[in-house]
Amino acid sequence: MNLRELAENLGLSQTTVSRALNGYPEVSETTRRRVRAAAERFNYRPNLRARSLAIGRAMAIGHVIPISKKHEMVNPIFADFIAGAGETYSRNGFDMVLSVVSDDNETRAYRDMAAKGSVDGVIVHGPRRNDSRIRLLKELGLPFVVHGRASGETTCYSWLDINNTRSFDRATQLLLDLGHRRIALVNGLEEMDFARRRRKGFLQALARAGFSPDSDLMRSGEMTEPYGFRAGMEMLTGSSPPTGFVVSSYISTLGVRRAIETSGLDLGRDVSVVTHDDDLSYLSNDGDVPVFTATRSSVRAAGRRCAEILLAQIQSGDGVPVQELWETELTLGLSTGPRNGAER
Amino acid sequence: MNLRELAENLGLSQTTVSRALNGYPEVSETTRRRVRAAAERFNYRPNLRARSLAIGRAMAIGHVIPISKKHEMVNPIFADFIAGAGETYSRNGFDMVLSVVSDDNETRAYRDMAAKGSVDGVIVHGPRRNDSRIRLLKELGLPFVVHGRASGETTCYSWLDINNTRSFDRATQLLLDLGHRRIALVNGLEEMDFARRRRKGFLQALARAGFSPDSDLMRSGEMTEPYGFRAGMEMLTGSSPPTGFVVSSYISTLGVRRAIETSGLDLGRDVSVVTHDDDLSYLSNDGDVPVFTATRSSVRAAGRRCAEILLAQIQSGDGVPVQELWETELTLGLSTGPRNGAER
DNA sequence: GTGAAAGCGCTAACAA
DNA sequence: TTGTTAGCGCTTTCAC
Repeated sequence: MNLRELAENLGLSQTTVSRALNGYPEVSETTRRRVRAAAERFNYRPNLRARSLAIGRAMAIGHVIPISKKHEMVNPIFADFIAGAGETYSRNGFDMVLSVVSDDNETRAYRDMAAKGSVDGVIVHGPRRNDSRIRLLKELGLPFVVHGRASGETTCYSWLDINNTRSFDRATQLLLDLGHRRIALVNGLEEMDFARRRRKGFLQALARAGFSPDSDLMRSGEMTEPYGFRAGMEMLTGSSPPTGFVVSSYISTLGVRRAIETSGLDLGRDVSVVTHDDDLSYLSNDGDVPVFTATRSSVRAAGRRCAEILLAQIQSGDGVPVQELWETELTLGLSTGPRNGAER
Repeated sequence: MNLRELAENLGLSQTTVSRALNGYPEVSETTRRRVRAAAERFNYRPNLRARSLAIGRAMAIGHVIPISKKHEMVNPIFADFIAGAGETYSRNGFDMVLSVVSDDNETRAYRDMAAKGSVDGVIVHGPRRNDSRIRLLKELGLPFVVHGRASGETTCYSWLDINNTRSFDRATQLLLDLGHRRIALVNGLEEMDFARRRRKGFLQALARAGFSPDSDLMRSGEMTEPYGFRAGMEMLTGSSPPTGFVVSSYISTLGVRRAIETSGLDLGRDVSVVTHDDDLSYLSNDGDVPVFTATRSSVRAAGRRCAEILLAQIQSGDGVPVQELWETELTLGLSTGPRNGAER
């Protein structure tokens, strides 16, 4: 069933039917009702491609997921972010098109999207410190919102980020307050912008407390369980084992916890672990993390909000960037209870 | 740059340019070369929406991801599957459109896709035993391929599945061969088709060995780490603790492992764990799982293959279903070494 | 081997 | 308030 058929069926012109369905004011209420009823009855849906060709907008947003050889993991965060963004899109009649590309031709993916006109804008995921994508998208004139930030990029653009620095500062401070003196950082890959900020927060809390950082107690890598385990084991069996861990992802947290248990240490008595809530939230919705639902939905909320920002930008046409820094609640880590003295 | 502009620039008609670019034979080689060069130079890409409107195909495939309230987790498998499918799509000039919907209006999502004409076909994820989606899609006439199967559905349709029954039979047999007598199953949600098949394989191996199943040693639930932990703890502290575990997902395997360690048991000496390779593969690419790359890529390969099947179906127009059952290698679990005797 | 013209299904300027 | 008409950018008959 297309518009022409529907219009013929009603004895109206396509225009009127179109206007009635799209909520234009100049249609009489009786007509509108008739049209709506018929559309419903015939299960009519406007052909999106035709519509977007006519209005010059794709009614779709692109998400480019780079997959590199050495960095194969797809961040689990991504799934929830997508879920949130998807809600916003479908509420606004937009489609989400996903483009999974190996990162060596990510540039081409953006160029293609822009040239093919298959999307009206894109969300940029996992920004690096210096991220060439931002300049590229500006050059292409394709509206975009970055989930996270690229510190190295000085120009102005829309982003939504959580306050990584502050939350890791607070996480570290929490351990310091509990009397910990040797605190380890198990971080993500350093080239990622968020990892750098988290490290900064970690270091600034240490500095404030008058401690100098120990490079033996700082690791960065791809956030897997075995990475957390390995990092944990290396540090716990090293010359000056930490009593507290600040960990950057839920999945490496699992590894760190295993390292602690394997070392015969007691989590919560001998060693404490704090992790980022947005990551921790993935652990479960039962038992481990009382605030699971709230934190879990925060990633989804970020997806929703990024999508909103982007759609608003597209619809208004103005290029005024929106930048939002979200504070996160520091929820408990696996254990934050006081440990037995400052040294072990 | 659109077709008209490009044609004007070349002093040719749109028709000729279009034909040259799309490889029609009636264009002279010289013209074709000229056109190709110009297209390259101007970075011309045909507008996908216009093209698909003209040819009557959307040049896009839909993936509907249902998210329910109680079942919030997005399967990590999904990300890799998507990555594989994405490769195939982009090679063939197709887009991937993702639709994340709460499962109570999943039906509507499919109906919309069909009516809006935004996709030429869909991939169905996570089939339940009786999955209404299959009948719906047939009714809508929208081509589809199911990743997995719906045992309750008797009609014929395309699917690609791994041999869940056989692989869990083998996993169980492996433990039996090692002398285990009390073997536990930590399975996914029973309503999922794969979980039922895995249980079947587990039970059939036990039966073959002359053991009757112990319902205390069988759990099913959403596959999280805490679920694995809880299930593991309950069984290990129960009246007749298992010496071997067959686990359905990598993430709950982590929980089971933690339960074992927490119980003061030695993994590989006191207790053995076998898990499914397609899941295990997510653990890491270093250390834990020597065959990581091969198994990891098998999910991706499944995505690629599902996409191929669907595209072939769409392009040929025939409705001949393709059904593929993939055998999987049973790679090591966390430990499969012989344990000390049959009973503990 | 090339081009003119119609049409895919919709929206939007202009008329009535 | 409704209808007529042109056109979005492409493909595809049909004619040359």
